[in-house]
Amino acid sequence: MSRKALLMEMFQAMHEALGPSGWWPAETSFEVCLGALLTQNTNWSNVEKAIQGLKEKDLLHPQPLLSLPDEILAELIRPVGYFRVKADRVKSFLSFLQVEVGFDLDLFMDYPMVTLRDKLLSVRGIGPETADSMLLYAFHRPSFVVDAYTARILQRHLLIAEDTDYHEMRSFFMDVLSEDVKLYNEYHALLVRVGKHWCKKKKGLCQTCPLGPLLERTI
DNA sequence: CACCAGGCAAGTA
DNA sequence: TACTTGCATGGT
Repeated sequence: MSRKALLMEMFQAMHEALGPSGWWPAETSFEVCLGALLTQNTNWSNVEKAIQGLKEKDLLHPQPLLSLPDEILAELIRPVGYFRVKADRVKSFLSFLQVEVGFDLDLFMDYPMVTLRDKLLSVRGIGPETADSMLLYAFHRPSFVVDAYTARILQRHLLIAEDTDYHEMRSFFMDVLSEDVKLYNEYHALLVRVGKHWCKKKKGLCQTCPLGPLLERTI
């Protein structure tokens, strides 16, 4: 079976088992970007607390956030963990927004995908996964997102080597799948959801994993 | 109690 | 270049 056929069957199996994901859970593209920064190596439920707190204070906008002193911003996002580091990263991103588009995120819609990706990656605190999350879920570009669950699932099923880096994994999907924003959106979301329930770090437990029967490999 | 969560950058040799 | 380490709250 071709890699494309395999990846499409994996998608279908996950989608049939779990249904649509409805990602990214946010009201604005800015909220998506902020969430992408705050959820780095952090449980999403912690991020929800912080976002909700900001929302109640009507601070979920770039300009007001940039005006906040660093310590205040850090306290506001305390629930996400790494709050001092992340406050700094949020500020870096906000400064980038000011300089690049004058806080008007709609202007990014005119940027070529690769151009925008490179600019995002140049911001302190935005690595490949965060950049691709913003591209896909905030700016609706066909940029496949790879995360720890993606790597774990591919590795457990022996589809890639253990030392495969981010770019290689991204290409593993993008080289064969069509540039389809809706497909990439749902595919990544499903991988995360499957990973959370069936592909834990220490134990495999894949007895009932939707991918188990398809890949005939359960570790 | 230990372990993990939708990473990234800086430091070291 | 190739490993380490720091960052930190909240849930299981």
